[in-house]
Amino acid sequence: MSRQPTGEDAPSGRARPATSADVARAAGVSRATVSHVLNNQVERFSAETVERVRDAALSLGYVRSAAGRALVMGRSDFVVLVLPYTTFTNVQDVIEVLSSEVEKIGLSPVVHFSVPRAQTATSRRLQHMVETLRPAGVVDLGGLSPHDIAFLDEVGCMLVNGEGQGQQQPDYNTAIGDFQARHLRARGYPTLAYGFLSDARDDPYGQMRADAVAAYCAQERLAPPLYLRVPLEQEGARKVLEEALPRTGVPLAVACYNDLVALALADAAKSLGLDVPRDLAVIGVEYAPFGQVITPRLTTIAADVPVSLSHIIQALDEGFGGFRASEIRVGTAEEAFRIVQGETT
Amino acid sequence: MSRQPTGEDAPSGRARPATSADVARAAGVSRATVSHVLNNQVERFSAETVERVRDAALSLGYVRSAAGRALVMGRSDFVVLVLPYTTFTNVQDVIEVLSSEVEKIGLSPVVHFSVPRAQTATSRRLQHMVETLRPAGVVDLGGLSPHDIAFLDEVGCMLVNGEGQGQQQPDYNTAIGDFQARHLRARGYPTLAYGFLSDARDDPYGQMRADAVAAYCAQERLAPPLYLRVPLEQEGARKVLEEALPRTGVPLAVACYNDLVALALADAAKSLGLDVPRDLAVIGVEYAPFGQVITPRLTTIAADVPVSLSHIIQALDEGFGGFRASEIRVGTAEEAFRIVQGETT
DNA sequence: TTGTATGCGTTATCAC
DNA sequence: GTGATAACGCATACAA
Repeated sequence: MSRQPTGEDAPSGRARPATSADVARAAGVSRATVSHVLNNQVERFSAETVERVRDAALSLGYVRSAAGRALVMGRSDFVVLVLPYTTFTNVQDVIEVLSSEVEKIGLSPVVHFSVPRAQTATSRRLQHMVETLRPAGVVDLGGLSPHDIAFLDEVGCMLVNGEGQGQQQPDYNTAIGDFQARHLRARGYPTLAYGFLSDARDDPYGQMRADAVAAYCAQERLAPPLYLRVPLEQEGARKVLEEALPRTGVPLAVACYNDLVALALADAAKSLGLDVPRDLAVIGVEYAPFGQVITPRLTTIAADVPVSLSHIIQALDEGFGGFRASEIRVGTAEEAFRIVQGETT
Repeated sequence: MSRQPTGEDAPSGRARPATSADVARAAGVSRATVSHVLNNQVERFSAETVERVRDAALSLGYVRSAAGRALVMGRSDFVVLVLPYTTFTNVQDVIEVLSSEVEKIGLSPVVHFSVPRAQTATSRRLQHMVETLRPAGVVDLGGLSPHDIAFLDEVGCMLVNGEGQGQQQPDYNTAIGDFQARHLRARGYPTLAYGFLSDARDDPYGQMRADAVAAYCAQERLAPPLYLRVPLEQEGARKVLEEALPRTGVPLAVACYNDLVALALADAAKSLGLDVPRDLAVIGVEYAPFGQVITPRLTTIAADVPVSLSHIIQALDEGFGGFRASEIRVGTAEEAFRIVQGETT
């Protein structure tokens, strides 16, 4: 009886947060009852009791202690969202969408960024996070190394990555490369190339997309695409293009890893006296704002964030109860991505 | 005695994590001793005991349970980093630097993004996070509303925002505006303007920087800067510029909120037949990659991430022990930012 | 220098 | 239908 819950009626601070015991007292029931009611196991209680408990909880501003709960459950209600370093403009939208999904299943999202430049440090950090937070699950958006994944398995932490059970997961990266190649071909370009970031550490998806472009070329009996490794500075980009052109001739059409690569190549082309899109065509991925405020405007691929995440959302739901299984449909690549026609193709 | 710590010697998974009791048993001491040693209260123990405990902990892979610890301490070892929606390219660097600082004080960083488009949802999420995680502190990088801040105070959660105690905090936004204005003046432009994002929700710092530009103009007895609200699409940007020019004449020099605004204006100028930088000069802020792979290359302001965060790092240290106070120096604006001379001024 | 006892807030089990 | 009680893993005041 040493500390009152709402004791010194609030000089605007420091009040000890209400506990389930406080709620129990206020509602005139036991702590066990409070626990049951607040976990929605209401079937066996009188409607009146349920309401009294809920009212009391509400008016006391009671919030279940994650600590107490985690202690007794063995794991917390948190879900870690692991994001790759890749700096796509809409990371925040991705986070937003996934966060709200996590909340729908009654869990709490927590964000974690991978830092490929310091792989071991990142792994250590994630490891520490998992060990101390003991999250209900980890959602992988591409930042996890095989080592990390093995670790999660070892400690028995659930991994959600959209490669879940049944449903073949849509391979969006392949779809993206394929879309780019098809678009360039449809615009009449006979010779394709793929533009990587020169720094592979920043380019987690590039190879898959390039493979898709290569596959398309093979299928269409076109020459296999030349691979360009484009540095993000003018002179380097120009040099790469300068060396490529004699081997491909013009017009050359480049499917680029992202809008930045596309921009660098377009600029390099202009500095070499080439015309875009006549001599060099580029298509990016991202629909970054900068690509839409330049001349020529970038042709690119835009993602519908919620749809492109639907396989993860589905895996998430499957992993935790699957209550919403029926409402969730995994979007096709056609629904998830669309070509934004600019002036560079 | 029902469950062995390393019981069924690892069929590669599911082993119950070691507890302090396991460590105590292995080291032949009591749980209290383990607790003390592992919290670095080693003064009162024999070197041999300390070592035995540490060895045991290490070989068992023991990790303090955040749950148990948080339960008894009243708060967890987590620190929430609250980031504004602003999509500066180097958010991830910022996160990286602050994360490692947080770790140096022995706490664990967790990231939270504000979403101004859904202010109430964001606040609710942060609120929930604070209530359930009961973090040791919250670091505000500009995403918190006054309402959020009041809430933190109410629940007695420590707020770190660099506006801490002594040390006047460097007003970096004012410095940035000032730098831009000085630079433009030094390059010989007589007429200045300020380029906002047209969508103010995405522009948390704009007003402070514009004020700095205005102050500089006043001080230098220049005409007060015209305010441009630049939409991020070509036609809108062109219109804004088109309407501004008759009121300012050429050459006009615009200090921009970020590189994107600068790019949009430069492109608009070209589409109006103006020469950059002769008729229109722009300077951005961010040193975004895209600004360096276009022609003309953007003049901009680059931040030294660690230095520009030094006031927060200091506040962090002050808030939690202050063990490193002597090593930490808050950087001046001159150290934190530098002009990157491109071809647009 | 070390051990004992207690409490933190929650949930599960079982008795009523 | 409801309540008492025993864990969960840790930190700490206090006893030895």
